[in-house]
Parts: sequence; structure tokens; C-alpha cells
Amino acid sequence: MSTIDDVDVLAGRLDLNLLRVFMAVMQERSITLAGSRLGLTQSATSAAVNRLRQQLNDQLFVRTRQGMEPTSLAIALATPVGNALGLIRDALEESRGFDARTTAREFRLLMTDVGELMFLPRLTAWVHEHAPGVRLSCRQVPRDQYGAELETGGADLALGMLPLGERDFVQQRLKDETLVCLACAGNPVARKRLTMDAFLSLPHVVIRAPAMGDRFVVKALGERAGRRKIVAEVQHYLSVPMILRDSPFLAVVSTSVAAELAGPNRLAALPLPFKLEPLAIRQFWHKRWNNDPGHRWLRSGIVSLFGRAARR
DNA sequence: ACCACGATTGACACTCGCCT
DNA sequence: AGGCGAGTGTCAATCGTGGT
Repeated sequence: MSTIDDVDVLAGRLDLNLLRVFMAVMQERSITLAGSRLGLTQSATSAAVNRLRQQLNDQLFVRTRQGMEPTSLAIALATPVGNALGLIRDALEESRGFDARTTAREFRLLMTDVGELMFLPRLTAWVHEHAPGVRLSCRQVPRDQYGAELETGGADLALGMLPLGERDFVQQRLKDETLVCLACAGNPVARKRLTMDAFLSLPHVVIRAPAMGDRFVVKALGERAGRRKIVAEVQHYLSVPMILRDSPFLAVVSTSVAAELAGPNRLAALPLPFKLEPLAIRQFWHKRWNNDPGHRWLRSGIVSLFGRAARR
């Protein structure tokens, strides 16, 4: 149990700016990057980390090949410090009121390249129109790191087909997606209903992106999946329209991705010749953001743009 | 051994609060 | 108002580490 003296000591010595530096280094794993994010030089950031090291009597970050790795104390502090800074920001924002027209806030989003394709064109335009000072900062991290990123404050919100079953997270279903088959508009198969025979006999371009729905196709096809002829496997979507253009190849993508890619690339989106369960697209966040006015503003904007009631 | 990159350290400047 | 010290910033030099 802490005493009055403990509180006095903390109140007298602990500087919130040092905690901001701590969280920035925790998220960037680099003194230099953390400094540039905070508008400080490398040496000022290093000095700030050193002051915190002395105050907490712990190395906090150790230099390794992977960057500045946190010590066990730093890892233990990350979540409560992140929560505390979030509460302070909430309190300040609450007292001032969140004003989308004047805020200069940065929202850090996690999504896959499919997500960027699906969300960013409309979301960026909407943010620019309603909150010209807001910056969206999007990152891709491995699927299993989403929870840690949201928990430590490395990201504010995640979007996509990535359910986080863990405690302390909130998820909101935006809409259901289905998968369709993209083919060159000149492909004879694009002029009639796609049959299972045509689907299995034509060569496929398979996208092996982290959140791609090919695993659902394999599951739905069952033992027939092995009959698919795969001509190419790619990691992301950038090259897919160029590969399909003027080719006999097929690629399975979500309806939203098909809507973005088909028109400009003279491609046709064809219903699949088999049934698939709908795929839920959600937004996820840590529960500490529930009442944050800025966060609520962004979430409701995303719902209005991409929720079930939204119309293009 | 050399090089590149990034963290640390030292010297110095500036600001701010406290005291006289 | 002016002196003083603490805190924190920049700049430049140095150090440590990994890659070639």
C-alpha cells in the first residue's frame, strides 16, 4: 500500500512527458523514431529515457538486434501507463470538447492491404472533409500482434476480418462480405453464369494475404479444392488486376475489393458457383477508448461509411 | 578492417521558478 | 530586477554493434 510520502515523491519527481517518451519508445522500439514522433532529437529522447531509468531504477529498454527491447518492468508498465495517458487525454479532451474541425489528432489504424483497399479511399476523403487536421496513420502487423498493439497504445483501432476474442476488447460488426470471382471482361466466362466446371478448369491466381478468404474457398470446395489449377500465388493485391487483364485467369476476392478493382481494370465480378458463409467485417478497439470523444467520432464515422446501413 | 547506423555522452544554451 | 540552480533542449563527438 502506498503512503503519503510515496505519493509526494512521485508527484515531485515524475514528469508526464517522460511517460510519453516511454510509450513512444515502447511502440517504436527505437529512440530515434520515438524522438522524431515526439518532435525531439535522438539525444533529447535518449536523455529522457535515462532520466526515467534513474527514477524507476530499471534499464527499461535494452539495445538488441531487433531494436530497443523492453525489460520485464517496461512490459509490465506499458499497459497501465498507456491506460493512464489515455485517461488524461480523455479528461483533457472532455474538458475542451472534441472538435473535428479543429483537432490535430492522429489516429493509428491497423488493417491489411485488403483493408486499405476497402476502407482508405472513402475514409481518407471523409476525414479530410470533416476533420482537415486529422492524420490517419495505417500499419500492417502480423495477425497475432493486433491485441498487443491495441493494448499497449501502438494503435487506436483495427479494421477487418480479425476477431479478437480476448477480454478488454470491444468489437463492432460493420457489414458482411461475400466472395466473388474476378475475370477479364473479355474472358468468355464473363458473359455467362460461372459454372463449377469452368471455375475448376480455368487457371487461378491465389492471393495469400493474411486476411484473404482463400481458406474459405478451400473449405467450401472440400476435396474438389485439389482440382483447382493455380497458375500464380501472390502476397498482395497490387499485381492482381494486371495479371488478370487480357488473360484466362480467375481470382477470388471480396465484393468490396472487386468493386474497387473491376471497373478501372476492365474486369468482371462473377458470383461463385458454390455457397459461402458471409464474412463479418468488424472494427476493434481496446475498451479504454469506449468513451473517448475523438475515438467515438471516428468509430461512428466508420459505421456511417461502411456499416450495414451505409450506401455507396 | 572498414563502414553504416543508432544510442550515448559531454558541452553549451535557453527557460523557468525561486530567492533576495 | 537580477542572480542562481534545475531541467531540458541542440549539436557534435564518441561508442557499440552488426554486416560485408
